[in-house]
Amino acid sequence: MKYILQDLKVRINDKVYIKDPESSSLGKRIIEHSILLIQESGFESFTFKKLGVKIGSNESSIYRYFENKHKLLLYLTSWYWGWIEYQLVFATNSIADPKEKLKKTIEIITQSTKEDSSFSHINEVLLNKIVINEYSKSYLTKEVDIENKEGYFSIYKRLVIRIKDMIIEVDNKYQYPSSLASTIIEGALHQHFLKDHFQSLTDCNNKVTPTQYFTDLVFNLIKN
Amino acid sequence: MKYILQDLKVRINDKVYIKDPESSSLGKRIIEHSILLIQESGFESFTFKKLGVKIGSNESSIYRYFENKHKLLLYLTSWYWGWIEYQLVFATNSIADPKEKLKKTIEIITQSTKEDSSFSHINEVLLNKIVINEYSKSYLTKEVDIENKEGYFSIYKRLVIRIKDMIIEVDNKYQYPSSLASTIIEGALHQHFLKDHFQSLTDCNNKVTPTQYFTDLVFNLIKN
DNA sequence: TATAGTTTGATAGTAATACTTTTATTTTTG
DNA sequence: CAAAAATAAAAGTATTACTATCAAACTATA
Repeated sequence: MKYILQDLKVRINDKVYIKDPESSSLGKRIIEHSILLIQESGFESFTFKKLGVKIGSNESSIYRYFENKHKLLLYLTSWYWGWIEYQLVFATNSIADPKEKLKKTIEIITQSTKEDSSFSHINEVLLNKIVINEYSKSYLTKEVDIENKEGYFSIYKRLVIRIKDMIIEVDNKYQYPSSLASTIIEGALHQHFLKDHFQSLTDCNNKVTPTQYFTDLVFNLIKN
Repeated sequence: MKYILQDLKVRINDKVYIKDPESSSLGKRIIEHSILLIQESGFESFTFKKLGVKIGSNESSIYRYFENKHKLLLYLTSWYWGWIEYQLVFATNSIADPKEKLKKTIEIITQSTKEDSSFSHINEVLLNKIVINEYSKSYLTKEVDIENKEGYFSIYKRLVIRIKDMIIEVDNKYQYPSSLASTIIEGALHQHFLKDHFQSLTDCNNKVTPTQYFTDLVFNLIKN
């Protein structure tokens, strides 16, 4: 995986950026350090001014890449879901059995990222944490319908639909495949968050993983 | 329900406010119109200045009730969960059968609020929408652990634990009662959101409700 | 290698946000 | 009715979230 993905570029809707950050070294530094800074101090207190100081660059230069920090968050999270999608397709396209395929998919979707792997300037471990803590904020906005129309969430949506299709492959009688697919993705992020901050509200801990919880859940629902 | 709850006061952790908004008419107007304003333009663009204009009062007066808008959101959402808890306890404590009790509970937790009922200055229908759109933002912060220790989320936590206990009552062999309980609450808000903004990611619509989805889910998981 | 084009940096500026402080006025209550 | 408490008005500060301008550096190609 490490090597296969090395030269792949996650394709992101070009409306989320003004200038493609992959196209220059400044752009890459913006991405690299925005991940570090958002993870460190949270999205609310993250500003382009602070990022500029951190990368020894000017605020105004960052504004040439992204309109605002919300768009940058959309970029980062789209990249994350695109990266997850690659992993998923790679790991499952050789699996013929629909059950096994779905099982592997749940594993990839719900596990926490353990190692920083393929892309030099992107720390996937930290990005995974950012997605857990901040992803909801990217769509819980008044602009969600406009931005959805612009295609800002298309990678995420494609991922949910992939899972839905796999659920149907296993059990085409199950009545709520879309809702179940979206529950797995959103719910996994939520269980990871609870594990870190509200231990009394989850059974997940360092022994039990969200993967086990959701695997059990899904295969008990669609075993028929 | 309308009349029974009329004189009940939802008890909220007194650290979220500086002065109890229930204690004065200005306080009540703050609550009433903050709900209208947040629902209207979203939490991000909501400010105490705008609220002051709307209620014909001064920004500085509002600051005497709440430290900042985050605390106000904590107040509103705590109130909402407290109100849901009352409904739940009222509606279920006469039910002896654990399955029926859980079923009723899922109904109350997952349904969308249809009518503005008991409290004169609080519009529960709009508050329900605010919770769907903004609740996550109240805990997805860098301060979550401190605020959790201060007890800002205790009503919500108590609610999740109530549901967990009911799940155990029905099936004490099920391995993930806490995770399932938290999935129901969070997942229901999420399905309502998807229904309004990402129809392709959910099976819920004007015919199928999140209540049906989660009732099916829960009772297929814990039917043993 | 000269030069035009592009990118970045530095500086300054604006409007809004998120408050705090002070003082005056109004309302409540004992 | 007086004292205390609550509210309003106004002004002030620091930060945010940008935009605009211009100069410097770097790069691409003729």
